Amino acid sequence: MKVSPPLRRSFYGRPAPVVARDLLGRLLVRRLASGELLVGRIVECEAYQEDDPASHSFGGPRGRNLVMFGPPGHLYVYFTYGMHFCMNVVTGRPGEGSAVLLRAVEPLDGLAAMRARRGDVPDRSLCAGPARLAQAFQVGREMNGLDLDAGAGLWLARGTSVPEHDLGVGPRIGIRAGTEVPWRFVETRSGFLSGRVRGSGRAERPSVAPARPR
DNA sequence: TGATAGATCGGCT
DNA sequence: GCCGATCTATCAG
Repeated sequence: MKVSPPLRRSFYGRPAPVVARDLLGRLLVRRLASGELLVGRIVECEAYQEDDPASHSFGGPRGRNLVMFGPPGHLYVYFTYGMHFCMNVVTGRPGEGSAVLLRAVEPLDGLAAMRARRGDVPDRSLCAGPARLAQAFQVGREMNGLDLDAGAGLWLARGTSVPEHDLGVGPRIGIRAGTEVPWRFVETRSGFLSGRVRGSGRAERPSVAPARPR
């Protein structure tokens, strides 16, 4: 599969919600040590900022969140629930403490290698959820702080844009505080989203972007 | 289909 | 100690 070059650093140097919306449709690319290429199209992500009680950066730089306060375009990987890794892309200006959590991609290439890690699950469950995605793409603690523009085995590429009428926005998942801001972005028609499956067998979807005030 | 518990460990009070 | 930007298996209805 032909893959376009990494997005430039200026892409990441914008507010997290702006980057998050723009990330939909982009390609997440991983080159394994074996040379094998894993590719997924981003269909779901969430923005986090420092003045945000749900964010790891809330309260300022310390401990594990240091990468979030570094330059944009780097990877922030955290470990949670004793067994899972999740990956974020650092956004904004250095010192700002904002990032975008990658929550789901539509697997496009390297599915066999993903299954080797994830088990024999259907395509729709391969990369649907932040921890599933990290497992499928073989991203762990050792990739925390990685420069996405350094050809270091993981980067983002142009992909195909998601038009406004396919854009869904809603509250972020798995948090207590901070559910009032609509900073979860999804491609509504995608069959590869995370979240519980509802009665009709479709993935749960947030509403479309809030209409402007009348 | 929905609810619940278990896994398992780092960060924080 | 407790809880977490989670996932999976299992149980009840």
